[in-house]
Amino acid sequence: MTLRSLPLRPMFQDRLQAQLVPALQAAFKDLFGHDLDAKAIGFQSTRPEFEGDVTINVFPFLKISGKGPEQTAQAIGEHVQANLLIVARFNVVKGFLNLVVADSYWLGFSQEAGEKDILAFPANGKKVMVEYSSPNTNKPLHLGHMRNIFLGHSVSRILQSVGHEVIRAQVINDRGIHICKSMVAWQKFGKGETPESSGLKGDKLVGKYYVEFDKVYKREIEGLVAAGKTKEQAEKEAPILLEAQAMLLNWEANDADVRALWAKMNGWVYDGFNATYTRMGVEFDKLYYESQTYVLGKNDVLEGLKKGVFYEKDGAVWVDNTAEGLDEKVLLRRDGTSVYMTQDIGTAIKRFEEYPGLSKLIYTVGNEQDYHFKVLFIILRKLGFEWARELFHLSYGMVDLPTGKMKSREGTVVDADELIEEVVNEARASGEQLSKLDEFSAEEKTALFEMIGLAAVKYYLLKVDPKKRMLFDPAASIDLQGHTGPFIQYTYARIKSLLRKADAELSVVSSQLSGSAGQLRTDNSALLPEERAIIKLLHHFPAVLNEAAIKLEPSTLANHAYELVKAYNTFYQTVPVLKEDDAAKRGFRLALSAAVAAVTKKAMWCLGIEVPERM
RNA sequence: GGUCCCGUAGCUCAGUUGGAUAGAGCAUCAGCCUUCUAAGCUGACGGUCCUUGGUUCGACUCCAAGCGGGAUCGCCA
Repeated sequence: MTLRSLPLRPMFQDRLQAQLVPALQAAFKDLFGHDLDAKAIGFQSTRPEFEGDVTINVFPFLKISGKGPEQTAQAIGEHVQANLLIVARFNVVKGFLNLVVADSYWLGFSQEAGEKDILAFPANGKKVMVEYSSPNTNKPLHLGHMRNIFLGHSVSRILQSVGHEVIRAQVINDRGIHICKSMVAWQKFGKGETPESSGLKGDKLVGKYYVEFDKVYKREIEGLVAAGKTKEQAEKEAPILLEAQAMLLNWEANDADVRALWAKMNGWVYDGFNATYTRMGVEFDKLYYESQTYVLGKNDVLEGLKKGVFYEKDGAVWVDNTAEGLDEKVLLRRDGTSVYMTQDIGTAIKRFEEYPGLSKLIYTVGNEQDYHFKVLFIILRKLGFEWARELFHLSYGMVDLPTGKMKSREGTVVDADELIEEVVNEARASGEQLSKLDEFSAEEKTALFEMIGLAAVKYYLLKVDPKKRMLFDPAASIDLQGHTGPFIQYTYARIKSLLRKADAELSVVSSQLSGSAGQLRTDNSALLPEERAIIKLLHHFPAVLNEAAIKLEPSTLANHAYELVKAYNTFYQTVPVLKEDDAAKRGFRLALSAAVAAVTKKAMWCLGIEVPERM
């Protein structure tokens, strides 16, 4: 799987580079008679220990200039400074040309950032489907689902932010042997228990019987082994398993009783899932039920067989991917029934039929299925579907616990509802100690702690590169300090408080905000380092959002949001805002604060995280 | 065994297309609230970027081999 087909906005040039590139090209033309390719210029931000904002490394250009690094950098620097007003001065260190961008440029940008949404991208008319969550209906959602759900949800919002129309899709694996196991166990041992009678959430109740099934199954295996069967035989012949298998056959034969039980228990599960989704703040536009799609694909495979894309062996239909470095794979069993792959072929085709303009389909699925999707995409390409190149497996790493891998059989899974409850309680525990929340009503507090707790878990799961396997440390995940979601929320609330106070005390903020940057623009030493740092991070944000959209990496955005609020906190703690006497400076700092708040809110929205007005 | 992914501070993670003295958070230690929200800020401590070769002006980054960890390779889903 490559990102080859992913770039949705291939090159992102920020507004500063848009001015620097032509100036540099002109310099190369004038100085060395060379037409410089824009892509050859490597911009980097200047390291803090040197003066400057943008650094250009001239080593790659020595052949063009025919001079040493210092002379080359010096010559380019002089030319650019002379011809581009926004370059105030420059310095050369070894082969590095450090350009100092004039305050006037930063002030101009700040003004823009205060007045409009710098993260707004125009709609591009492209339609993208993002599939995520995809639970089985036999047990509750757990930590593994949480990484999936938050990742998929965030990616869908990021794509939406850069101008796509996004369809959020959930596949619900509502049929199969797993749900039959829960059904059999409930029938045998449930005594008519319901969510109402037990007080259990529907998904928890059904999950309870799935566990119950497994217990009985294991006991039966032990009994059979004691009676002289081999383990393998016992695993196949345990009566309760045979019952579940029989039930699956009855389900497929449309047996009315089985279907009714199935509908009832799935209904409980959906109520449970929906409660969890609502609390998580995630949503879906389109639901695909496996019970309705599992028959798909068979005809497509048969057609492929006719076309010679597939072949027959031992009565089964195969695909040969050895040329692609993969293996051969069965698509239809000897008895003519489908495998999982067949179904995925069919549903992909169906989705592109349903959404004719669909330009991309993203599957948010764990990396243990890397091979499966590789094969799926190759097959669809072989079947001749143009859109097959627009399929993407958003593959993410497993979530490990400090105790090792999560295993449902060993009861080491972290339940989603319980985890959320825990982290919300933690937010409450630390929040209640702060006197500043005294004026909050009970309802306001509850809403706030909910918001903070969810931010903690979501941010914890999203700040790590999705491709990488990550460790879930329960203690760290409920942390509200440092590199966390609540820290970002706190900074936002801090700014909002400042702005409220400004409004009340000055009552002229809005008129001061716009124009104040303009007033400062004539003074070239107006900007403090703390202000400059914030402005540069704001300036970089659209490129970061774009990158997050191209790479489908919320972590990029999460980390940049953290850097921004960190820089803001430093500013806040060292530079007076309301206490500044100079009205222009005060207005400028307020506008800058407002811009940080707006960008932070948008970035957090892209992560699926809400921010409070006070905390 | 084949294929794929990963290895950066005590722990968890960043690190742009190869660039200057590799950065954060947590933990530990030391400071900062009669002053705009201390869920904050400042500083200290902390590194064989798994190892060895190679490519080059330059490698945490690219290539090869090795070591360590994981995933996957079913007429399962």
